[in-house]
Amino acid sequence: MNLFDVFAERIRSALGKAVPQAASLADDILARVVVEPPRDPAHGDLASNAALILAKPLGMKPRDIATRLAAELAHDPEVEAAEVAGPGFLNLRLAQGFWARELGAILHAGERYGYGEPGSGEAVNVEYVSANPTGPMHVGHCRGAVVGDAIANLLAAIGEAVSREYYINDAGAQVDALARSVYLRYLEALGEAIGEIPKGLYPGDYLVPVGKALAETHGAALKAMPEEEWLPLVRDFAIEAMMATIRDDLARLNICHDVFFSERTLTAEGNDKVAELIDWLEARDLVYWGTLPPPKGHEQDGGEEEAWDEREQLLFRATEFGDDVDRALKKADGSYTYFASDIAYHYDKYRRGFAHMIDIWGADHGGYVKRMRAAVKAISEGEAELEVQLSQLVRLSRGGEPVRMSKRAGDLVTLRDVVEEVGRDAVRFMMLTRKADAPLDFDFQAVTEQSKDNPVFYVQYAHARTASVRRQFREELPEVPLEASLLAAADLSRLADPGELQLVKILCDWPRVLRAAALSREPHRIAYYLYDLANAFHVHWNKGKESPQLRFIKSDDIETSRARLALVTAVGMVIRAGLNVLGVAAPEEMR
RNA sequence: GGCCCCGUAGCUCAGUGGAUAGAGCACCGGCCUUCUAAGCCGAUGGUCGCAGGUUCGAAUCCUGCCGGGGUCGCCA
Repeated sequence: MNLFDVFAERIRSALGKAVPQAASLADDILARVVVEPPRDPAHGDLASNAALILAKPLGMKPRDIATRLAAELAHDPEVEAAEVAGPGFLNLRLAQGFWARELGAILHAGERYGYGEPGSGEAVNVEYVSANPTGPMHVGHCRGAVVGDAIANLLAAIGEAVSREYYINDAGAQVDALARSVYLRYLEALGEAIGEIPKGLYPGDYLVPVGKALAETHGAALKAMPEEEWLPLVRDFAIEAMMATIRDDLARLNICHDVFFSERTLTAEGNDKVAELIDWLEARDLVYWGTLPPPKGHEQDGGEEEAWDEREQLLFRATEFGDDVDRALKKADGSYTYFASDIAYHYDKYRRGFAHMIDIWGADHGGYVKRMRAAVKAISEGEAELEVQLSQLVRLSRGGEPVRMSKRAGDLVTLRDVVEEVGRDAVRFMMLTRKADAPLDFDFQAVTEQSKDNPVFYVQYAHARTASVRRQFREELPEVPLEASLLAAADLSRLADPGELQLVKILCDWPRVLRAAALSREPHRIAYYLYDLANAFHVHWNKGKESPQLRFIKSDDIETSRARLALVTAVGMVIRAGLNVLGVAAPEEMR
């Protein structure tokens, strides 16, 4: 429990003594009582809204409640002063030594500080990336990949049992197109002139080596076969090759999934899980044959619009679960829609024990959210929940000039290009500096800049500086041990400078920030927190230029130096913890 | 037209029920021959898109509107 929750609890128990009739209050009202760090430091160390929340249910004036609470809390040995302010805020100023004790506790907790008990949470399945296996990953995939990975890290950090999953779309028409494209490259590798790659196929050069490899494995054997024979062979080979590329791309971003789930396994011969699913739905009267109304826009001023074919098809009753229309499960040719397989896939996840699923999709799939959530509700009979996080576009630029991405193959900026140019850390951090549902600007030049204006650098540099201080201690005061647990025993009350106390307070906020970021699935909060912490550290460091007595090492005062080393160590630890959640390295030095 | 997201300082964005709405950049002013390199300190700057509503209290929640983006049958 973090210190804010601890004090919220103390306020609730003080309430019982201060206002006896509060015993009858409902839990959900008491739950709204929170303790937070006040925005204005003049308001003390902690602020609570308790009196404002409880005024109405208790039929009392907020300031009266606050005054009674203040009188009660004044007895708390850790509270130096309790004041009523504004409309009825309760502001607490904590006793001398409180922050020193908190810092000691942080150092004792060590690398686990702020983290939840592993396994204390529920099982969560996070599905992200799931790029089609038809080519290498491009920048468009990048943000969703990083956001998904960071969300998975966040949930794991607060103790949930996270499974990271990738759904391979290896069943549709597009993998047949891939196979045909690779077949052409295969013929090319055998010395045939193939001319231009026909429309509808994949023209990218990245398939050339796949064609060559195919030629090496099979020689000219495939040439003699009819398409229905070579196609499955080539398809498997191509998918395998593309997935190898994609896994490699992901590894460059430090992303590693636990499960790669193949769409094709859902419709394997003799084990058609989609058919089973449809039977299951049918048994519950959740599918029917019917026609859908044409969408708006089609019925208006005809002319250029394509005609609306009214067709009877197999529909899922999505509207019973909150969707706007019922959704098709089979195409005109009788094959399953993507949606049908996707339901079967989520059904499989549910049966594997995940009542909580999170999918990370590109914003262009936003229109798909309602039907999938509806489907998950249906297949779990209301027991499971699907949460969808959409990630918006990234606008690329270089030195302020937009980077154009034409549709022509070869012009695509691949993920690999980006990582090679700017580095994994910069890519990951920058992708997490905005709320996922807002578009993001990514400037190749700006993110590699080594200056204060680049947040990645700024935060990493702060960490490197903590490491640098520790190296200097080893040289100058070798008798001082560097282990966090031993530093906790230093006389931390010697940390009295406002800059030092400010740092301790920010460190105390870490568990709260981590938890809030995890619960709201907003990794960008971690990036902002780290920026603030790094900023406070750099500011304090700079003060040492003007005021040498504030420097961390005072060779004539070992006890104070130890206390400061303890602080620096804790700052480094928390920055590292935050960067770990973002999947960004915490370097010991910047070169 | 339906649905989803966005609208906060000149620019890029934090802030989702609390006190006087914050940061970076840009601009302006000062400092910096340092031993802690990748500068420092400060000032200016806002009708939180608009209008209602809920609330003791709204940038935050609800309704409507305006503006921008995405998406909209059997594609994946």
